[in-house]
Amino acid sequence: MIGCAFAVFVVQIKTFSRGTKVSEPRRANRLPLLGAVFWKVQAARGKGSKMPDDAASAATETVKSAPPIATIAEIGRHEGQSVTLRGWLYNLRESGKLLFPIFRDGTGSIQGVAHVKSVSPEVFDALKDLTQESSVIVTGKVRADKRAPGGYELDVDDLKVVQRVPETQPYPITLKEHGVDFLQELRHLWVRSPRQAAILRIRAEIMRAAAEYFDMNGYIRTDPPILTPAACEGTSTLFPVDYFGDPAYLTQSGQLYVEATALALGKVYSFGPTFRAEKSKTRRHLTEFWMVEPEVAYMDLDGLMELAENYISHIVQSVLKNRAPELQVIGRDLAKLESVKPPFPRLRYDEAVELLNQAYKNGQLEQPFEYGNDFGSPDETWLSSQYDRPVMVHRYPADVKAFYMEPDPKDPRYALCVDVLAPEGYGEIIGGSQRVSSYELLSARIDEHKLPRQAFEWYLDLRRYGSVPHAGFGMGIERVVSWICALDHVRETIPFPRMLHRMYP
RNA sequence: UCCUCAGUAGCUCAAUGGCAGAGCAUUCGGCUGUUAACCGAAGGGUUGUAGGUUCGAGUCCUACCUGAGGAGCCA
Repeated sequence: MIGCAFAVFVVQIKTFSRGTKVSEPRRANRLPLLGAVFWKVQAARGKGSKMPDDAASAATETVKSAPPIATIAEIGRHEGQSVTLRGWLYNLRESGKLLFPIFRDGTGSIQGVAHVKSVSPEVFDALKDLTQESSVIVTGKVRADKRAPGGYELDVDDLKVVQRVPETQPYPITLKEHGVDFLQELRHLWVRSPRQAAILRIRAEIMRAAAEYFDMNGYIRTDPPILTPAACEGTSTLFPVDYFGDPAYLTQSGQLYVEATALALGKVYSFGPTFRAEKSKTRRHLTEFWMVEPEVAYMDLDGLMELAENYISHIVQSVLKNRAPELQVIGRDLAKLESVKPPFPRLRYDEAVELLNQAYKNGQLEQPFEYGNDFGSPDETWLSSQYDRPVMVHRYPADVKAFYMEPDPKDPRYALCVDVLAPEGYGEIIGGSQRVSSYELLSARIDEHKLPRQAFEWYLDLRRYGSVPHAGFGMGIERVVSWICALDHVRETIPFPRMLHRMYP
């Protein structure tokens, strides 16, 4: 079927093999994207490229003896051998008859070296003519070199240009500094930058370790719905959607649902996107973010705090173990992560307030803290910067906390809740609590908060039928990534951030 | 929603109310080890928008638009 070509990634290829007859490289801007010569790029990863039968015979011959496809991250395994790299041109430096193209392939970058006498004139000219971010398939010999940042260089001997970026519309992100607005408009390209790519790799490791901990410890993943029928804490921070004519909302927390599955399965967690229509413009806020929410039947506040410190420690240690090169790329101070091990310091709310008041007296805080309030951002920042690992603040006044939190039996003015504050001023990364288990109390709380009772009947059922003490927390992935990577803003922690007044790209 | 700051070349930024500038990017030339390479040259502008003050406005005034940082709220 001829028309099926659209289903395959088809690009124009120009080959410049030694001895292959080619014309001068033409300006890509004068060529249609799908030009006269086609070649399907569908080579199997690590198994060598498979050329289609209708490819040029000269190219097919090249492939028969083609060096194995390698990734830059594992280039060291091929020292002294010829390999094929598939990637993009990151930068090109030249010095007379010497060319120094830097290639990246998603796993890392490596400098190529090509002397006018060491490659064919066609390859030399094509290389010299390359523009930033042009996609290329390059072959060459791997050579250890002390001058190279990664330890290896590639002596180029052949080059296939998959797509050449036209100089009339050069790649917009240069190696120089750029402004925040400019980079955010180009987020789809910005993710190619070494620093952004490293952050996304660390994010992936954080998410992997976050799920791994629960999977290894007997938790069952039960993801709650993203479309929800009613608000749990007022509608002002919810995104409404039209659900076949009825109002519905994007979830702002799966907590109530994981409480239900916890009473079914014992230990559960959810992991998914969460939406909050808060009109916040700060370095800690996104309107769409990812949250992990464990919920455990028969767990109390002490058990929850123990879980939180073990959990965070596991994630941090996993990143240190599996993403050390990326942490180096972004210049993270490893010592500050290595100290993140249990136990974490624990402070009662009252103790934290005392510390804050002392700090205000010493002039370390500008505003006095008013007892009974929730902590403000400067308060959290100061508190968390006092420790070398996350600090857990527990037993807040019940009045400032959510309706579903269990009061402390020793003093019901306090709630059995805990906030975990990340160090270095990163603030709250976890909020959790023991949940109200009494039907009578929960029912009264729902009325006190003037919540629509009908919408909470199913939630009350959990207290009607075999209610038990249970506890859980929510951890915001982006804030954890922001802290572990020591970023200035959460917008760099997620591939495509959604923020107040920003939906593009 | 409120407070503060910013908007000048593709990008990052200069310019006492008096001729619109630099670096990077792009193009052309040079350089046999460059590390955001370097050296030389060229092209590139409705100074966010609308109005006002002035002999004269990028600069001063008013309104609006866009963005950034923060507050409140939160993970």
